Amino acid sequence: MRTPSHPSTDALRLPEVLHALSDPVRLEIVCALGGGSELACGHLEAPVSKSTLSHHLKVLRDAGVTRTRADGTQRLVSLRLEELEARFPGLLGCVVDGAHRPA
Amino acid sequence: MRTPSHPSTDALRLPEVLHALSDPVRLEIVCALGGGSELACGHLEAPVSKSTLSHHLKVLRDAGVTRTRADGTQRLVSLRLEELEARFPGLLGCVVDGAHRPA
DNA sequence: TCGGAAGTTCGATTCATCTAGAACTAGAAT
DNA sequence: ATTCTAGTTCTAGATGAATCGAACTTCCGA
Repeated sequence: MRTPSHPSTDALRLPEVLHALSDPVRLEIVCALGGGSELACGHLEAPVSKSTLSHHLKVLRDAGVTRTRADGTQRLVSLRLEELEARFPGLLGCVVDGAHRPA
Repeated sequence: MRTPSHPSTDALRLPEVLHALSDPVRLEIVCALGGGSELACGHLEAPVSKSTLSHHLKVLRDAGVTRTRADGTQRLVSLRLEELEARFPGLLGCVVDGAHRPA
């Protein structure tokens, strides 16, 4: 198990990023990572099975929203803050803010 | 044919809004409406059939992104700028900017 | 009143997505 | 080595989404 591949900043596509953020489970994950913290998959609270969580993390990674690196048996996940900010300025901040906002 | 119903500002949900924006055809529509202009369905250029376009406009409307009002045989579509700004500040601007940005 | 124009809705198809369980892989620890 | 832990991948089912053509509804104009 090695660190999986990630798309380059130039390869980030807005529809794909928005789609990745449009699922409630994934949005929750992104919020949990919001502060820039690096978390292991297992420390993410999500109401889904292990395999489904892995799937969602792959969607986020493939869209370029998160980065995953191997650390022993764990995978540490974090947001690609700088790249996203460079490519789509302000977007992630708005989304995280909007998710925290009450209905 | 009357003006269809629209969700209230409070009812707007972020995942639904992001999903509405995550389709290339719909993103193009939103960009075309970006300046605040009010356009008839038929004046929107989209590489899809009339019924598919109607479907996409319904998704945008149901998510609260656009407003549609009847005017004779036409439907005039526009963005719900103020409401979206109140509910998810900055979001629409970031998305439209990001869509216009080159890869 | 009879068409035509502008959209919507319906039905069907095809394709993607979410979901979970089972089997698998890799590293750590005993 | 064996076993445990942490995730991934495979397979499969159920659900949702995008697409189109055809039929329908409204309104406007000849």
